[in-house]
Amino acid sequence: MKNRELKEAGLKTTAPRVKILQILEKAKVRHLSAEDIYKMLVESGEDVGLATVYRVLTQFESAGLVIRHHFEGDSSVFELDDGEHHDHLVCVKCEKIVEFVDPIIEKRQLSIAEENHFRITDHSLYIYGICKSCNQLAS
Amino acid sequence: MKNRELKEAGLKTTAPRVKILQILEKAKVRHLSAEDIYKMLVESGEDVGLATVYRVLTQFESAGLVIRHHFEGDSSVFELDDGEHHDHLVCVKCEKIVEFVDPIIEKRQLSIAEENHFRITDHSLYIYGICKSCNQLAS
DNA sequence: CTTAATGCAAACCGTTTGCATAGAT
DNA sequence: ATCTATGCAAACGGTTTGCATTAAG
Repeated sequence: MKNRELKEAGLKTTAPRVKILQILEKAKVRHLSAEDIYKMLVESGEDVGLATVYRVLTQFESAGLVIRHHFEGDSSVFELDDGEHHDHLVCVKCEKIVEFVDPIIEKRQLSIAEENHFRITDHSLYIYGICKSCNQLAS
Repeated sequence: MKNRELKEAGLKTTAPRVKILQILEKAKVRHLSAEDIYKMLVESGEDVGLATVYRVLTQFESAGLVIRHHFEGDSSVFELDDGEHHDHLVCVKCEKIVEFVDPIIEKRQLSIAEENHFRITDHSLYIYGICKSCNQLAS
C-alpha cells in the first residue's frame, strides 16, 4: 500500500500521489522526467495535469521520497530515494545509466568540503563515457 | 590582443566577441552567467544584446575557449577553458565557487569506468554545500 | 464541513531563433 | 561587394503559479 508511505511523509492520500509513487516504484527505468511520468499517467487513462506531476514530485522531494537530478541538458529527472546514495555513470550514446558508490570518493569529498569550510549538502558526480555495447558498434 | 585568440578559433574579430573575451579574462569572479556578462557590458556602456552574449558564448564553447557548467540552480555559468581540468565546490546560498582537483578521486573514476567497461569521455563532479560565511549568518 | 489538492491556463525565466540591419574582410 | 554578426522582439521549453473546483479527513 502506498498510503503508508504517503502518510508517513505527511501527505494526504490522493489519486495522483499514489499513482505517481507507483510509477516510480514499478517503472523499468529508474530515472524519469516529469514529462515521462505525465505521459505514463495519461497512457494509463489517468486524468492528471502536468502541473500536478511537478507539484507532487516537488513534494516528494521535500519529503525525501524522491531525488531530483539536474542532468546536463534540458529537464530534471527523478528517482526514488531508497536511502542508498549513489553516483552515476552515463553512456553518452545510448543513455544507459549505471549507478555506483565508491567509498573512497565519498570520503575524499567530505574531506574536500571540510578543508574549504563548507557544510556539504549534496553532491553530484556524473562520469560520462561509452559503454561496452556502444563501443563495439563501429561509429 | 584578443584578436589572435579569436582568429585561431576561426571567429571574426568583432566588438562583442572581443569585449566578452576580455570580461571572461579579467573578471574577479571566474564563473559568470550570460546575464552577468550582459550586465557588465551594459554597465561599461557597450551596446550589446543578451542574445548576442548567448551566441558568442556558445561559439566560444564550440571553439574550446570556454566551458559551460550546468550548476544546480537555474542558469548556466561559463568559465575560461585554460586546459586545466578541475571540479567544483559550490555554495548553494551565495553561489561562491571553489575549484579543486583531487588525484585520488580522479583515479577512482578511471577505475570505476574500467570496471564497468565504459570508455570514459568526460566527467563532472559538483559538491554542493554552504560556505563558512553563509553558515555563520543564522538562517 | 474545513482545508488541502487538483486541473487548467496563463505566467515565468533562461535561452534560442527569425529577420532586417550593421559591420568585417 | 559579399557574407557573417548583431540587435530586437518574438518564440520556446521546462517549470511554476493563480484561481475556481473537487476531494480528503
